[in-house]
Amino acid sequence: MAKETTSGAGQLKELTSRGENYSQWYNDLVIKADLAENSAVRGCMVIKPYGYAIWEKIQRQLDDMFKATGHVNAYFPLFIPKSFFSKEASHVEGFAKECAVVTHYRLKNDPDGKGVIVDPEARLEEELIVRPTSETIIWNTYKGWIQSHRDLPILCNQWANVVRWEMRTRLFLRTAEFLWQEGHTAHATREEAIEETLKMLNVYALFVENYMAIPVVKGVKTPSERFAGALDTYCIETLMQDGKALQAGTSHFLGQNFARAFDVQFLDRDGRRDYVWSTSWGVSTRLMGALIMTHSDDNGLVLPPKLAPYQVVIVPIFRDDAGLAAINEKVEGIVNELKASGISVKYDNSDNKKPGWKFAEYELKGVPVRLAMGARDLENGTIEVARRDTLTKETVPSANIAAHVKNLLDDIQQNIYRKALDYRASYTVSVDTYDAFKQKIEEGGFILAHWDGTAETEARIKEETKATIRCIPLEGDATPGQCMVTGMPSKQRVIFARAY
RNA sequence: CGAGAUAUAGCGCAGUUGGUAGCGCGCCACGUUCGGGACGUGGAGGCCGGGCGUUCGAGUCGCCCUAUCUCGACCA
Repeated sequence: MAKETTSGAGQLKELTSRGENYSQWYNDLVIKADLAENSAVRGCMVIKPYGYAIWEKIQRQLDDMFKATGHVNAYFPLFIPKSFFSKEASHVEGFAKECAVVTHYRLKNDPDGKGVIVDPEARLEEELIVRPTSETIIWNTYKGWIQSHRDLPILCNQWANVVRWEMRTRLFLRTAEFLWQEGHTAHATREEAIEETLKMLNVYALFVENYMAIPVVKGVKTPSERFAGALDTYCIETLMQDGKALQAGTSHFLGQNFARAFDVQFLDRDGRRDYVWSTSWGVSTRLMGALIMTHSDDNGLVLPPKLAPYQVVIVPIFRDDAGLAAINEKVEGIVNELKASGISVKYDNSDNKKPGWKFAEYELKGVPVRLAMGARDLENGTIEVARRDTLTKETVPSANIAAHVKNLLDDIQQNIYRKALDYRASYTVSVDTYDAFKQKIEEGGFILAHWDGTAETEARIKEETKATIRCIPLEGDATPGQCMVTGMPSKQRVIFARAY
């Protein structure tokens, strides 16, 4: 990493040479692009307005897609009584090690006169767990909602924060507290629940590919990678620019596990009692990490037009107030024209930064299209158009600029997806021997290989190479073969990678 | 939770054998500039992470905290 920070340009140079230390590069980018910063609380993150604006766009779009598939929003408590956790054995085992626990409900002045202390008199009879996920509190609630098959299905989603006390955190990718949505559905039949699980997996895949411009692999987790309490965990897996995999979303088929644990039964059409079938699915602010690590380049962030807080920034180039006034007047019309076409635009005519500084700044922030207008353009009836994804510039007539920009935004959206897809293709290989695997895993990327289906082999590979099975892909080549490690039969190739 | 490192202005850093605090960026004012992170002049900004000790004297030496970062362990 370049260390000198003697000028603005020096700061930007720090973002180059990603290969050396990708984590550092990522961290710097998140902070410099004004997305988020570390907070005073260990492991927790402050999402800054620019970063939050992107998250809001993600939220809004996903929420629309949930509504379109028949879901409604609700909200459940932050605190979960400890006893709820002991009701589903594998669930508690999965989360016990990372739970924040509330033991008291009152502070008082320190008798020694130094600040406040926890009032020992105010101990809770039963400790409350800050939710790491909400299955238990929700199923405890659903019990009261469900008596008959006529009460089903329940298709609820909640937008919430959860806390998982991670030892080691990283902005957006793993924080002690994070924002997410969690859908929790209840169904009368196994088939319907499985259908729901896959439906939401597809919603996630569509969103991530079409809006975030990140290609995904849809798959199912191996038993050892399953969500605690699930019968099947489906996922979308993405590949980052440093060759590591990132799980971008999950959809769980929970069977009747939580219904049994919380005794949620219903009377079916034939008057028989049965336990309810359930699913849960979620994506989190981790998607922001995926967005950053998929598209960014040495000049900073690259945002897909569909999620950019502003899709276009306009930079005036002027010498004096009169020059700026003339440009302001012209640009006002352009801003209105763009807005009328549904394009979000920021006009930065501040006079305390020079054009070059603004160019660099908005590139760092990933604004998809930049327009620059100076005296020369005013005279010629032109405007300079620069695109973030290719860093190319052209000068075009300023008349009908909205139509031009609209096409450009579509093009950028597609182009960055294609770029990411090409990148993934170039880092996806098939191997047939364990030796070849060990060699390839060092280069990063997805490795398609045969596996005998046993947890032992999976654990051995993880132990020896730090690679995990990201998923068993749902689509693509399903030819049987022989496990690369043991030579035992394999149903199909699975995807290995080192992961976040 | 282990191992290493760091903590000095808003940010990034320097600070020699202990002698009372400095640079760059940013910020404020004025002027010249303005098509890829401009420059000059002047200015504001500090309990040197916290505590205890050694000393005539501590940013600097010692011990104890605390926080952060990197690497492990753990992990949606």
